[in-house]
Amino acid sequence: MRIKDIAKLAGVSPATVSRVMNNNGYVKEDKRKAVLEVIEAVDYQPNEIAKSLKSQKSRMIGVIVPKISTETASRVVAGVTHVAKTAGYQVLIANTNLDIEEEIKYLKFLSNKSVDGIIMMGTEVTDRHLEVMNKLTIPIVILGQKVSGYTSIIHNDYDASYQMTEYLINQGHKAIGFIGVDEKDYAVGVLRKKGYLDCLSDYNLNGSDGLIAIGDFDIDTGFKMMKKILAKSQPTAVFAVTDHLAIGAIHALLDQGYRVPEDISVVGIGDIKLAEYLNPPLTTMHYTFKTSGQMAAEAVFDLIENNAHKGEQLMTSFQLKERRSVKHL
Amino acid sequence: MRIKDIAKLAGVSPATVSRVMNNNGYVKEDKRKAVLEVIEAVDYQPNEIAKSLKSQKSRMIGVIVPKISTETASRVVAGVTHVAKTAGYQVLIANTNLDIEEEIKYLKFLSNKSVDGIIMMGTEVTDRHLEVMNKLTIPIVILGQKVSGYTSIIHNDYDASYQMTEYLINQGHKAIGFIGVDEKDYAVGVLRKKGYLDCLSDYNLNGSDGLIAIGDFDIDTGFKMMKKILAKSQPTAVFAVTDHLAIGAIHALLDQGYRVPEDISVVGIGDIKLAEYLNPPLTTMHYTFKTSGQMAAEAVFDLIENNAHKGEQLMTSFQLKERRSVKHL
DNA sequence: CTGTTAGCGCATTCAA
DNA sequence: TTGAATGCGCTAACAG
Repeated sequence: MRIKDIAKLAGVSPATVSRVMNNNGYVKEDKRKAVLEVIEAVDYQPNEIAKSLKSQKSRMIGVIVPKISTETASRVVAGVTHVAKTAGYQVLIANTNLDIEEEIKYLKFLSNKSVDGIIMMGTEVTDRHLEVMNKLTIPIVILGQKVSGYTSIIHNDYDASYQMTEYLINQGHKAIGFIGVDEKDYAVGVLRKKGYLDCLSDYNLNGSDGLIAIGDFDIDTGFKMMKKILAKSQPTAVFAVTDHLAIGAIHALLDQGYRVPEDISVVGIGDIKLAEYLNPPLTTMHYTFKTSGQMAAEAVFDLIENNAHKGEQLMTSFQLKERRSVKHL
Repeated sequence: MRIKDIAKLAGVSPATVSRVMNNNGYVKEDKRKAVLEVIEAVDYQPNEIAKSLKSQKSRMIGVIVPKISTETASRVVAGVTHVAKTAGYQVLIANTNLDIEEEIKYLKFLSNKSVDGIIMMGTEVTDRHLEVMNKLTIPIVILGQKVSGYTSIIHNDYDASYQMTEYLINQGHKAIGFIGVDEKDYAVGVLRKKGYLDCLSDYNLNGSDGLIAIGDFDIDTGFKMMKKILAKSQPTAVFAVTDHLAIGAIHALLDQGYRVPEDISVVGIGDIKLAEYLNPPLTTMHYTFKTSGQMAAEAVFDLIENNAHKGEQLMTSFQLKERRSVKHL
């Protein structure tokens, strides 16, 4: 059913149908009514693709995520779809499974006007990314990493990490272990580590090598890194940079016969949904991933529709969730 | 950069450029080379929207999910995006937040050729849904519910539930509580309950009213329903129809001073990622949500590209994960 | 106020 | 083997 058919049925021209559908231009009341009736009767739905070709806008945005099945990513996407809906946009998901080539491929592919804007949830942003991003003609916002020159939504990783470390110190801990990730992920790998190190140093504490272990993002890494730390040192608390890592660490501890938090305390960052249902309930920093997604979406729409200033850096808040995985010494 | 520009740069006609891009028709080798060089040089990306308008195919599929931030949904979407990628399709996400009107709206909206096929992750499939689905001209596959006449990917909820109940009975349990959900969700609300009831009956056991509680899908419901059951009866085991419900139940039990599984055993269905890291590690039925998503995607593509027979019912497997939340009596 | 025309970028006739 | 012309469905410009 095309606009032409509706026009014929209503006894008007296609242009008139278009005018009533889009509520612009003058249309006499009786014709408008006639058109509306036909539209109603046949449940006419305009062809969005044709509209896109004409208007050079697709009313779609692309979201590039490293791994959709992750709680973080799905919360972000929930936030994005939420504001996209009220703005009348559709969202296209590109799941890259952390493959940089895939990310770049999608960056290019999505750009040929097949979407009006892009939100990229970044882990690592390389020069290759930048090169492609610089050629993009559509707005892009980066979520999770700070990229100068591009609008970014970032989590306050440094402060969150610093404050978490400080919290542990305030609870009387001095030997604080650290489980981190590779520095290729600047936000998580570098910033969270720096927050920890700086805080330690500010309190004249020592982050010796034996207390620090670096690995991947998964629970199993948390498990292994915890054992590695235990082999070299005797922390009273361990700060894992993600909740999953913390869960792995707790299990390693339990496995070695330690009690948490009685013998060793453990904290994470992120506040996954189940954090409070863990045993012990995990003390962690609550991150507002859904809100980040919303902010990112609002930022792209602002860029798309209002030609907003590109390059703004928005920072989301975090909040300490004190639960029961830390012992006050 | 349009096809016309490339043509000009390469000194050929747009038609020739189109021929080399799509590898069809005859093109003399030197011209082909010239075109390829220009394409390479300017990194030409064809306009997908124009292609779609021309071909009447968008190479996109829509996925309607009740709530993307849910582990189940995000695993399904991971499966869908995975096979979509290899098939060269993009996926459009429509997040309905369990709003039936939204589902219907998207069913209509996505259909106007803006996608080539739809995967709907269903909770409740009403007559209104059916009415709209019947008018659809593009293929649709339902995931999670059985809808006759439509290709559906279903989980074997009845058998999973029956076997879980039987497992509990084999462990010596006779008073088995049940935490379920509303029957509007046929698969989870009706089938899983029926599996439980039928099994009980086959073993001449009694699913008295005091042992059964029905509520929503969230953890808190599990908590409340568990307390409700405890107020009326004294089960030795409780079967919750989802892992989240089971987690809530465990917490209610702990809260009342019971030990799990020493005093009361608890099982769930789904096998969320953290199930094995819970305390106690949760015995549950492993469901293959990512595989379901893959199957659904394969099914739509089959419908789209090979005009496959519509109405097939595919059932996914499940597997008991015996962990430590059940005591052998 | 309304209809006719043209063109968005592409692939596909049809001629040459 | 190639190019010119056409049309996918829509909306904007222009004419009336």
